[in-house]
Amino acid sequence: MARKTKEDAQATRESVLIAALDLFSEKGYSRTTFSDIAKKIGMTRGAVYWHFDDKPVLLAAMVDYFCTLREERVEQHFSEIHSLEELREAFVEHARAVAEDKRLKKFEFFMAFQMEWSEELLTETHKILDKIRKDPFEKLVAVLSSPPIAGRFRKDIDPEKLAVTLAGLWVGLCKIYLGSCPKIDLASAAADGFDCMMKGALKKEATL
Amino acid sequence: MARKTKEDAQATRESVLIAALDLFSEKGYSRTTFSDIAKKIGMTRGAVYWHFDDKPVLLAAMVDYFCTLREERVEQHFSEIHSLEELREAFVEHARAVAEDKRLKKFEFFMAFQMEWSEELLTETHKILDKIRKDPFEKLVAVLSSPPIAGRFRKDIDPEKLAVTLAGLWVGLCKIYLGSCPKIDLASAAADGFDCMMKGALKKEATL
DNA sequence: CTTGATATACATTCACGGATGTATGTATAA
DNA sequence: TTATACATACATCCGTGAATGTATATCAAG
Repeated sequence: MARKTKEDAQATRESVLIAALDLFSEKGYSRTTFSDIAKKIGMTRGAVYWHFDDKPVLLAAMVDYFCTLREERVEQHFSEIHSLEELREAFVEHARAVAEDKRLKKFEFFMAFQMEWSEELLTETHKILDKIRKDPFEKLVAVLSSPPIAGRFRKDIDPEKLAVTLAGLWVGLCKIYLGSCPKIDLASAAADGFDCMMKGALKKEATL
Repeated sequence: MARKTKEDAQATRESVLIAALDLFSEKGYSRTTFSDIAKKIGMTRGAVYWHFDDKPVLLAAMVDYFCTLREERVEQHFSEIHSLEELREAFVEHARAVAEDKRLKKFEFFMAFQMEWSEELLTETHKILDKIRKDPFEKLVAVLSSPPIAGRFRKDIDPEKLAVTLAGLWVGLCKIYLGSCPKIDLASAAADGFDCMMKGALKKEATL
């Protein structure tokens, strides 16, 4: 076998990234080898090495790939939020996405349970990770601080603190769901949690 | 050098477990070797192998060791809860423990970020992990269902759902704190989150 | 209370597989 | 013709685990 077209090469590059996610999420990052990945896509290690210099580089590429995939699938819901109802819908929709999209679920599972985030390894992936953690949080703070939403909260509610609580709820529910102990329905758990929390933050006379 | 007394041997066994936690939480489980651990406590691999047959066995022993340490430090607070105020205090106290006890913090960090929980490895550690996840949750459900506490909730509040929300909040805040992005004070974030959530669950006329 | 046998708590050594990375070969697209 | 997209082959290293060595604590017999 020999040289393919540019499109073919791009396709095998993607198939490597997808196979990497599959194997990483099953066996863990450290225990999957280039040989495993190559076998999975019916090629040899040489092919994988041609596309990615080493494992940290492959990891960074893979995280980047699925992060943009997630942005396309999820982040859009958070871009234009002008009411609490829209925020709630975005929150629940995000939950639905993680629960329904198998690729996304695998990716989240990998990030939560199948990776050892030691310092050295992060050099490649650090910028990406910083971005995907800080950006959504700052967006959330901005949304909760916006007049049409902040105006409905009790006076003693600090938007930043509320954002931490909401982010915590999201991260925790996601982790519990992925670990599946106790077994929960992520979307409805997210909805319940959101409602409960917002009722605690709203003015007494207000309703959700 | 040669044979030590039983007390000495027990001490080195413990020093192995502690060194293991240190190295695991720094470099990750997969990248620390028996040789690393031995070096750290000034011994050879032989010593470590004498106490623990292999790495999965060492892992299980280490998890068990620090789980009981955590139970002694934390779980007691959850054993006798009869009011919402006591539940809140236990919740916040748990947060304080993770934030202040360096060993506990390291252990939680390791469990959250420095371990790949693949199936094979879990055979040794599974029973322990099942226990430390299910037990606290069921306790929480029981507490939230007990008349003196459940009686203060609105009628539409399901104790089990509320328990999921609270557990999610805890797990998420803990993870955000350990990942330190955004940087938060765990104890106060836990208090804020708890209050906000409970205000949403309480009857309108009730106060916390 | 001593003494010898044995189990213990390690240190040292060795053999092995397996993962990595690189060098080289090769057929084809460009 | 040349750069590309792989396959193949090779050298190296590193962690593992077992085998062996060894000095001493422990304990039972005398």
